[in-house]
Amino acid sequence: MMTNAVPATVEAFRERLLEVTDSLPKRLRQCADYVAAHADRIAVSTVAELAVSAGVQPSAMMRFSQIMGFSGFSEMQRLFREHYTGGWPDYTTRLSNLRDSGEDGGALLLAEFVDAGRASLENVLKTVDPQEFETAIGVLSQASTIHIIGLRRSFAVASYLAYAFEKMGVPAMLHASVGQLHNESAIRSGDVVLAITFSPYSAETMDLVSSSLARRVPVVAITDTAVSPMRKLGATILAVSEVDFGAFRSLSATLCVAITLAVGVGTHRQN
Amino acid sequence: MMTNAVPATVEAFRERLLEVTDSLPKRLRQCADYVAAHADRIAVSTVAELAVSAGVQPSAMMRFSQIMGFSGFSEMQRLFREHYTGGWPDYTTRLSNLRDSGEDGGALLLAEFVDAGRASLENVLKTVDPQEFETAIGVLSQASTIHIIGLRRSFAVASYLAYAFEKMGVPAMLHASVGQLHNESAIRSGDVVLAITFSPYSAETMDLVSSSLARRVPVVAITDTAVSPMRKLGATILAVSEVDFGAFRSLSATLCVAITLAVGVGTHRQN
DNA sequence: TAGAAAATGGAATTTATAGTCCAAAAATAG
DNA sequence: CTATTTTTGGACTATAAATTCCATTTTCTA
Repeated sequence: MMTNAVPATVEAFRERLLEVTDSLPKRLRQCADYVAAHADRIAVSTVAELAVSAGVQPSAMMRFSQIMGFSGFSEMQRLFREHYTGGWPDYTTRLSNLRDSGEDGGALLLAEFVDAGRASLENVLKTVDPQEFETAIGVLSQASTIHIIGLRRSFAVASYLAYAFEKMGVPAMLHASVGQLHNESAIRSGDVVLAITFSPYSAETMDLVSSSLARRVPVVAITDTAVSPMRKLGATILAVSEVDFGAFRSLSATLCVAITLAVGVGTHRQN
Repeated sequence: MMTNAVPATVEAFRERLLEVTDSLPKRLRQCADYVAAHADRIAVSTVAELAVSAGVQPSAMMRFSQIMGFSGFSEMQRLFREHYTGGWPDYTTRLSNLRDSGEDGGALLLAEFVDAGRASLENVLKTVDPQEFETAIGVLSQASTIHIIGLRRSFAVASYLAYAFEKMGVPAMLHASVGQLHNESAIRSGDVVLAITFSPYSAETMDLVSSSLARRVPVVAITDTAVSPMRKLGATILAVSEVDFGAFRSLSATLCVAITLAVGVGTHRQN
């Protein structure tokens, strides 16, 4: 192996990481990927801990350190410990520090959205009723075809669901409502509708849901906690309250529920 | 003395430090003073190093740890190492409690995805380079038209971006690649391409990006932390490492970056 | 498809670090 | 000023972590 100089700064480390990553075999690549994403953890972890997190053996992490140009893990760790700039103060204090320090738009904005996303995720476990979640999985697993509808801001969620279902071989159809409402006729008895809608509820989605329910086609809805019109119609409700920042929502929570639902249905069907 | 309860948070630690500090003999007082000023060093130092910095013997530092209510130095260090990782130890224990209590599929699955999402979000602030984020906003704000491309799992993000841009009156075009590649010709000088792609990088996206760059059309890319091929091509990179759970990613982090970018560009253009 | 080379997992070994103990030195009280 | 308690330094031990090594598996090459 060609002995390159040991990286003396974190920047040099990252450069070197970029250089070598491509030519690395599987396990060492895992190390590289993990370290790329969590470089800071090196300072406060042992090889063993790091190895577990990266999903490799400790010895692999050792080899990785050497490939990065260090004599071993300890030397690599020293680099990060020296550059360790005190941990985060609490997240909230950090946010207000950012605000006070008149941090320019980008970074502050990102921090705000991250915070909103975090809060939303924490709420999910409270607002989604586990019982109803099970029911939803059950209902969707029975479906011959799952018809997904979500418009405007919910379209992103709908399309991810469609992707996930397809990946798992679950028959699903994404209703895009591109002018044509004729795909409504594609909904047959034995199918299930999965609707994603938030206030203000789009008329098309509401129509599809109510007409489906009228025809005794079950509906599962991912929607607001607040009294969404879905409730009255008799759909199975998964309530998500997205904390929004400014006029926009990060959708983190919604997407989280969506993907879980998809995986839940996917695995349930294989039994 | 009073309660020997182990400080569970850094705040509790500091309180205890204040309580105790006055009644300490000389050497232990030195420990207290040093720690008060450099608490963060505890996470990344050995007893010996700390002792040298504080001008005392290692054994004094050990005694100090015990006086602070810990069983030894390691326990004290653990507090600071965990605090550094941003507070999800509580959450992890909660998760494993769920597992142990034999919680049924759905709820557990949801908790796992929520956890993955949270972890991803926490990483975002570390992996996204603020400087590059500003650059990205700047570049996109200059664009006559923003061309958004994201396929497969990234399509959800792409479509949400398209929605957000439209809402804010930013000229944007979503490239869906539904067979027709002819929309590539819609990319004109003065435009900017916004690509979302993760390993395995779809060929269509890569093609569009490289051909755009060849024509001197700037590209902003939301992609992996790990060496995404985007890097070499010379695009402006926003690195996101999504913690995936099982075969699927929750996209929380990616969506968060995306929406922030959209809002950033939207407000920037209004000046 | 056989043989060679590279990569990997895991146990064994070495090294570093935390933690303990006790004798000497200060400090305090009588 | 002496006896007693507290504090301290530093050697010693136990423990945990880093590092190495090699048999086994996987991947590549002819």
